[in-house]
Amino acid sequence: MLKVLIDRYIRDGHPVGSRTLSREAGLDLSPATIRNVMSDLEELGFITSPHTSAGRIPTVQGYRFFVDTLLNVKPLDAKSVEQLRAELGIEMGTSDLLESVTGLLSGVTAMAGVVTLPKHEHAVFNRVEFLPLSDNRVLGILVTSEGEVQNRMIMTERVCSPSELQQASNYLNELFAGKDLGAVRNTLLNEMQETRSTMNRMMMTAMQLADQILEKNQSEDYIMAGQTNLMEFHELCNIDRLRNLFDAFNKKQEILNLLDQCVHGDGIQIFIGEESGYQTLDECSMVTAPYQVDGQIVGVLGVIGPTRMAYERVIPIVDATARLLGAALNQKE
Amino acid sequence: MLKVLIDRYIRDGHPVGSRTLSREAGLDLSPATIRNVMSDLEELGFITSPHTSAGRIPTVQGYRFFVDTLLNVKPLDAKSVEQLRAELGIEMGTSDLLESVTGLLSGVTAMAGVVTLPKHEHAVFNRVEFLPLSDNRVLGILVTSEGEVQNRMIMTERVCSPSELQQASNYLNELFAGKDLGAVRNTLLNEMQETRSTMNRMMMTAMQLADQILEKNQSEDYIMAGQTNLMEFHELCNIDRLRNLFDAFNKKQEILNLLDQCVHGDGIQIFIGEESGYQTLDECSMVTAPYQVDGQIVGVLGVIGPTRMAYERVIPIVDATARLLGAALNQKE
DNA sequence: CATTGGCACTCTATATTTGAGAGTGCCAAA
DNA sequence: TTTGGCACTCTCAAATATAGAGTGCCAATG
Repeated sequence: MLKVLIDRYIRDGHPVGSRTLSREAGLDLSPATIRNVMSDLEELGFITSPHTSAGRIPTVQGYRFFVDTLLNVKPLDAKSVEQLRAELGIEMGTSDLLESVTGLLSGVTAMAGVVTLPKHEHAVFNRVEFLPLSDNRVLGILVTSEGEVQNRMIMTERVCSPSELQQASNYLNELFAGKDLGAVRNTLLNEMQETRSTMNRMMMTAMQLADQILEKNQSEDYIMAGQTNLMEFHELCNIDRLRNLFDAFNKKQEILNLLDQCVHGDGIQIFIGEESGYQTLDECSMVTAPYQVDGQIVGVLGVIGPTRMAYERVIPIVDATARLLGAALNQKE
Repeated sequence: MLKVLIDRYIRDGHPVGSRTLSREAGLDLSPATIRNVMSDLEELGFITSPHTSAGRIPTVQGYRFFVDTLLNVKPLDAKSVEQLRAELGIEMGTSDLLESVTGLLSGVTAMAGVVTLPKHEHAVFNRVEFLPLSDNRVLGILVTSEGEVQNRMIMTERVCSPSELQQASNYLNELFAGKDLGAVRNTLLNEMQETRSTMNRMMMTAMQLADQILEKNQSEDYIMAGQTNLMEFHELCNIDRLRNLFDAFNKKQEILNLLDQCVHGDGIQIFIGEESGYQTLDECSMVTAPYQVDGQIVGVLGVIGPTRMAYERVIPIVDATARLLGAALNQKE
């Protein structure tokens, strides 16, 4: 009964009344009966009426009960999965892949898609290189054993000869090969305080580079697409609300916090309306799934839309997409 | 007279009538006189009335005449420039700097700020490096003499020894040092067709890397901030219009075309309303200024807002910001 | 006892009316 | 050329009606 009501409301967004429901519902019941049941449901807090003489709409608790127990989510059928896979494309860099994933999510669901950058936990020093560019400009490049590259320009006060630079990088490479970047940083820090060696400048840079990689790994970020889709939903079509929402998307902090919670809880995670705890998302729901590389969860992706979203359809899509992304990233390894 | 009218309209966005104007204007004229003048101005196409009994509002031609001849734009006073400079921050990477600039533009003007990525015209090969990561994974790194770095993972079908890799990079470095990247690419292409050398794989990668850098230089892109500011202007507060606008911002193509036109024309460039030629921007104006590094124009920055924007204030800000950005980028050189 | 039809009541959304206010255009006078 | 006067038009906002949807409750029914 609640299911039929919510289904109906999700379909066209109007409060649904007893008459409609009696026609709609598979059960053959008169409007009067339905009125009784609805009044019960209202007492239980699952539905509410916006005003005395409109139909009822689901409350957050209603949706919650709906997705938790009323919904039977079937995994996406093989054909649809294949279609998704095809749309993802195969041969592309990681960042292009992520762009593609958000685009896909937003396109397929007609809502906003979001995906966090995958985080690499164990950054290990592979080597550092100093390349002379012009007289007193040196380019420092640091590579992790995972193939991540970070570079930075260094201005030297005196001209360094290529052999000098070579020497510096050899020294550092020998010293740190295979070590954890955090450790590298600490060692450099110590050494710099003890010896005021001629390599100070180089070492300083190496440390900065290490810092940058470490920071880049820690600092989470996400990619989003299809925000404008949200303008279509008339329950969100309030300039102020939209403005707050889009501001939140730009600031990223709140969304990141939420996504972070989704990494820790496992499997599909759903925030409905005010459950998120952020007022800007009061009228929105978020369906997320973590994605894995090497069996390790490295990020989350999901969909943001109005609370009135087609959960039954969205959940399998998000789930499948997370798997596909994981698979695609694994192939890259 | 037109100036006073436009000034007034810019200030509070309501159509302005003869009575208001007679009070406002420095000239001491009765409403009736003003009515005559206004009717002249209307015939000239500078103003129009939304309906018979509202005041007049400027047309695009009106704004155009206004900014072209009525406006006397004073360069920003030293104190304000200093303030801008301070807010820009000094020590940061190029991309952070650009973020900062858009943020600044949008913050100061309360509209949307935009800046194109600077393009480096002459990418010159500095060196390429192949680093073994694990058995059959090799990281290829290509550096231009401007210090731009591009990297890519290569899967080799057989394990390459470090010395082999060293040899490959030495060969390429010797061959191409100081050459133009386009030339590098062509040479590689030829050589690969002629000799099926053992280095095929490496050379292929080197070429791909060169391609990537070339492509990255060609493909223009921009950074934007403060889009949500535009929601405040009630002349744009129409969901459909906003949606189109934001979609255009995301697609980037149209905006890029416009910005591109601004690079070619020199100095401050202004598109008012439909002048842009894109319907989505019909109600918007864009004020842009190119910025230079080494006396060469490498990009554009600007502000997008409603046609009713405070040109007199915005123009000097955009101008000054372009100079500041240029200066900041020069310092990095 | 669950279900049903009936009925009065409430509330919203929509259309219609109305009046005030702002602004115009035009004309005749200064 | 400038001005005051005056009739006219049009919008905006408030006030008023009206239809429709939906409810709650009650008494009747199987």
